Amino acid sequence: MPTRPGAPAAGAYLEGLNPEQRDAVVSVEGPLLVLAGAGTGKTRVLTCRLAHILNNGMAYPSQILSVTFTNKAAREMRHRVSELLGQTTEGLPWLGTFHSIAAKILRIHAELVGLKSNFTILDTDDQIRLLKQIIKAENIDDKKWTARYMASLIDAWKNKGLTPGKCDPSEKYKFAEGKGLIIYKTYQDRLKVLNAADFGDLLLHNLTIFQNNPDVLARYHAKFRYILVDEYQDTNVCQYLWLRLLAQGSNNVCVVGDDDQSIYGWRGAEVDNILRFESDFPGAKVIRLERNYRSTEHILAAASGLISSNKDRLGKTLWTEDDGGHKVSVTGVWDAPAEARIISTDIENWYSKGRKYSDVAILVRASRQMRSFEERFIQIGLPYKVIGGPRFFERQEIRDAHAYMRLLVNDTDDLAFERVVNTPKRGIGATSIQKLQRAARSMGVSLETATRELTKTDEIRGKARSSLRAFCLDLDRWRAMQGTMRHTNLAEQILDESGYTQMWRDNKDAKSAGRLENLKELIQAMNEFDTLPAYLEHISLVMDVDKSNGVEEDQVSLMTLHSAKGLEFPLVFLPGWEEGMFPSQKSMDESGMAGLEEERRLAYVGITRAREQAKIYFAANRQVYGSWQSSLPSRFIDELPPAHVEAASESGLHDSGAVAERVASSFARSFEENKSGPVSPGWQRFQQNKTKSFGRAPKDIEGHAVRRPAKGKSSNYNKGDRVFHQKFGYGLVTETDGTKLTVAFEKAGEKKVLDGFVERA
DNA sequence: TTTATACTGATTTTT
DNA sequence: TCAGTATAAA
Repeated sequence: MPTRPGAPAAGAYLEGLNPEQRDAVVSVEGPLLVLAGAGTGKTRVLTCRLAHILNNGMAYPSQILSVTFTNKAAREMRHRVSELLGQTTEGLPWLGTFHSIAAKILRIHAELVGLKSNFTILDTDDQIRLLKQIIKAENIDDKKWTARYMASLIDAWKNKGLTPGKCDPSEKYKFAEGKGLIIYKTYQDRLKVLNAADFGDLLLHNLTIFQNNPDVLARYHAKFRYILVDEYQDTNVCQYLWLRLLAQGSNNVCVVGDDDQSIYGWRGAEVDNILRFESDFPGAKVIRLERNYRSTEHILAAASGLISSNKDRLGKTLWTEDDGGHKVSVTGVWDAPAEARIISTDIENWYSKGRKYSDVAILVRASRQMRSFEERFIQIGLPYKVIGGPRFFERQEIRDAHAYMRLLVNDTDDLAFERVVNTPKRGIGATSIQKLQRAARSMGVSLETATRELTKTDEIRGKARSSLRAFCLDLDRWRAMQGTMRHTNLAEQILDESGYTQMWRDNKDAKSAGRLENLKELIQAMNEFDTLPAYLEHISLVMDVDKSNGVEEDQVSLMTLHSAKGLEFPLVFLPGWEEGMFPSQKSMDESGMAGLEEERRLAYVGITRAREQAKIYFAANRQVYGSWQSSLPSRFIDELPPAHVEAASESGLHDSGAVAERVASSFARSFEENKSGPVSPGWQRFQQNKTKSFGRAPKDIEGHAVRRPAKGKSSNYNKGDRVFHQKFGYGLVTETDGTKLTVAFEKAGEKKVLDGFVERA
């Protein structure tokens, strides 16, 4: 039995765990489902469990399979386990993301699915390029059946664990003029020829290998004594099948997750996997972690109340010893700029009380909502950072640079060849490329080889021919230099000699300087690897870059609700809670009730990010794709338990109606604000705060109810009343529903508005 | 082959 | 609104 020198006394990591957590840590034999609600110490349990197994010598590090979804989670787990055990987790070779572990297994058995062990992993960009070619070749209307759409179809098939041979043949009539399956098949064939796999293939090929080769599967059965899975509610069918096959060995499979936080259905996650766990793994033990260590009672109660509207749940009751605290607040505002103004003022308040900007997060449903916040923050100089969004390795210049390196390492990487052969512009156009492709196909060789052959003939003439020749000579030269110099230097040289850096230097676009910076950063990143191939393998699976280099800056975080999962902040702002926006109309149109429930889980995730305070906002008007739309408060607001919610205006506090109605009165202040001059109150306030010492800021500086609006209650308007609206002008009331009016505006057409926003005309 | 202009159509995101 | 792409002209 392996005992680690320097490890803490056996069981020390069990200290400070509550009974359920401890149970989850020590119940290592047999299938176990740990239902871990938000903030119940899920990661702690996972890492302690790992430590427990290792420390008691129940398995060697190499006998434990632990899977996560993101590299971040994997890193975190590795880090925390090594902290628990003291310095000794160089091992744990099978701790990683689904994809990285699947890739590792696939490299060992690649030939069983017709690949070589050095296959390349395609990113989405390559995938789309490849599909474009195939769609064009099949003569399908590429406007109706875009490469992007076909890619999502193929992805969906792969997520379900379906190879082309296993797809329901009747489905093929639905897609791409009956050629959907043909495209999938052709695409897979092309990948095989290219010796490449896309992300979906990594898992799917594993599945094929395990299913067709019982001896291989048996090896892994013998190998993995314990299996741990994080975020089980996010697994798709393919991942589920993969896990089930592997778990047949030891049967010691522990999955941790929270059905209430399943928010990735749109990319193939099946909540059903977690709902069905007990029947899938007979004899499974279920442990609920319900004690929450994060949020106050009000926040927890509000979130629990909301999520209880969902039907398909395993059900948990979160509780906390941290009673009281602030109620969840709901505020109505005029429009997005007002929302940003009010929230930024609130953040300044927070800061002026001696709290930090980094305590604060703003969580939006869609990234386009971030705009008004960014504009506002820049205007008043409030420090913020956007989390998520376009990633470093997905930027054009980085992908181009990678393509050069990929081609260098592997002369059969046709996709890389296509990408860089005319980048920068070398006068090699679509027609030349087409000739090359035809030749390559007929000769059964790579594009580069075909190019070398074809430039010997008169098939391609003039500038294209000389450029292609020069390009091949460049490649030869660079390849010869490999091994004589460090790969980072070589990369720099390639980027220079190819004219790639010059291309951006000549480009006058404002972003060009940043691109050159990024290329420098890329060289930095490469420096952490010893060889070019090692670097390339790493980045194909790890698309994120650990940005935690340097000092922690005090900044407000701005991100989508999706990227907030797993994080927590003392103060959380949740703007944009309007019907259509959140819950998203598109989600409901596409997936109906299931879509709505997922949106509700998203709301649940949002609220439970907050430790001390959660503040919800809804705007009465929102600009959608350029035109103004009136909007109604989200149904989620009405679903919040009133006892734990306060309307953020004095006048509405003691009303007994629905939350949305109680908030109606707070419209007034944003209404007034909307008319205030170019120098906003928030700005003035910011100036004051910068110079003065921070006292309690007068509450009405934000333009608090100078004038009282038409009050909440039931509607004061009747059918046929003529009304005036700030944005839509004059109109006639055609219907009333409580405080919601349907008004036929003379210019803007029929709209639904809350009566607080109109006045009698 | 490259560049300028018209058009379209639009969540959420990891690997 | 606005970005990303398809088409036309140079």
